[in-house]
This record gives sequence, structure tokens and C-alpha cells, in this order.
Amino acid sequence: MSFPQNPNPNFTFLSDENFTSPFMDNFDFSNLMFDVDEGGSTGLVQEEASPPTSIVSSETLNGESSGSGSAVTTLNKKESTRSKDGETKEPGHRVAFRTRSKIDVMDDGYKWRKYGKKSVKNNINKRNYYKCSSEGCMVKKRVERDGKDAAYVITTYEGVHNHEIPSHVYYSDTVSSYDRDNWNQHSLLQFIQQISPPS
DNA sequence: CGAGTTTGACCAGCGC
DNA sequence: GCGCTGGTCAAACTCG
Repeated sequence: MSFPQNPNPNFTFLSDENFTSPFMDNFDFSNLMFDVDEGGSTGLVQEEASPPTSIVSSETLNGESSGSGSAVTTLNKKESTRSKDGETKEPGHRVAFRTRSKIDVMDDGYKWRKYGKKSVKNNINKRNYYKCSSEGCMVKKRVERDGKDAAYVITTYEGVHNHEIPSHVYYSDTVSSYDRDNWNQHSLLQFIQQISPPS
């Protein structure tokens, strides 16, 4: 499997700083996004007009169903001390969000290399682990289907790319010719660009 | 043949 | 200390 470099020649690359493009109507973030800073401070960022169910979604994100309420903390705690080769690995910028999509892996424009796949607790679906395949880029991504609602895909980005997007995501000017999921992907790309500070 | 995927094994952290 | 769990490694495999 490889990412399409340009699925549609009649493209327009959108860079909307205000992030208020009309096709956001098609993109379901479930109004949820986690933003974990390097210092360990964790913030729950919610899209505007987020319904009260967003907190429930946060529990789902971590496979926590017991109502422990520590979803965010768990998310942060896990990798703050992970060190394989003696180096002090910083958790880096980390963002997790849930999207409704038929496809598992969103094409966010970067090139990812899969390095692991695991069954996780409270989720019948496998979790997939990806690394950015660009040399020297240590950004990681985890992708899993929501254990309670397989229609949703939970994507977690960890780190910030130290390079430019190798292949931009393009889209046609005509919505009707494009699959809805691809619209979601493009929206995702914009979202990633919004949340990931430029190197 | 090189790049990417699969998958079992291994390792470290955490809770009990 | 032990078992469980999540994350990563790496050899084998697949595909273009």
C-alpha cells in the first residue's frame, strides 16, 4: 500500500488559516481532540459547538469504560518515560482525535511506514502503529477503530514533522466526483496543519 | 530488488 | 515479585 501522490489532477491545494471550510460539514471529528504538550500538561480541546458527549468520547478513546475519568491522564502518562536506547525521549506534541470514516488510515499527506499491529484491551479491533518514513523524522501515529463504534477511527499523532509534506493531498473542485472519505482526509490534513506548528 | 507489511517475540511500565 | 498490557523490534514475507 502506498499513498497516492495526486489522486486528482484537477486539484486545488487549500490552505485556510481560519479553518472554516464548508466541507467541514462532512468531517466528523466527534468534536474531540486531545492536545498533549511536551511538559506533560494535558488539555482537552473541543471543537466549537461540541456536544456534552465529548467527554464520553474521551473515555472511549482510551478504551476506558469504567468511568475512571482519567482518560487524559492515562494518555499522557504512558509515554513520558519510554526510553529504548537510553536516550531521554520526549513525548513531544501529541494529538489524538476521533473521526468517522470508512477507511482506516487517513491520507494526511505524509508518508507513513507501518511498524506494528496489536490487539488492545476493550477493543476487538487491532491498533496499528506507524512511523513517518521520512529520514530523521520521528513522528509516530497510532490508528485504531473505536471499540464501541467501529464507524469511528481514532488517530493519535505524536511529535511534529521536521520536514515538509512529501505529497500534498489534493481534491477536485467538484465535490460530487470525490469520495466522502477523501474529503474527510483533506479536512484531516488541514486539521493536522493547524495543530502542528511549522518546524 | 527495494520498499513496505505482517506478525510473533521481546521489553518496560504499571497495578495488585 | 508477578502478571497484564501497550509499544517496539526485526525477520519473513509480499508487492510493484
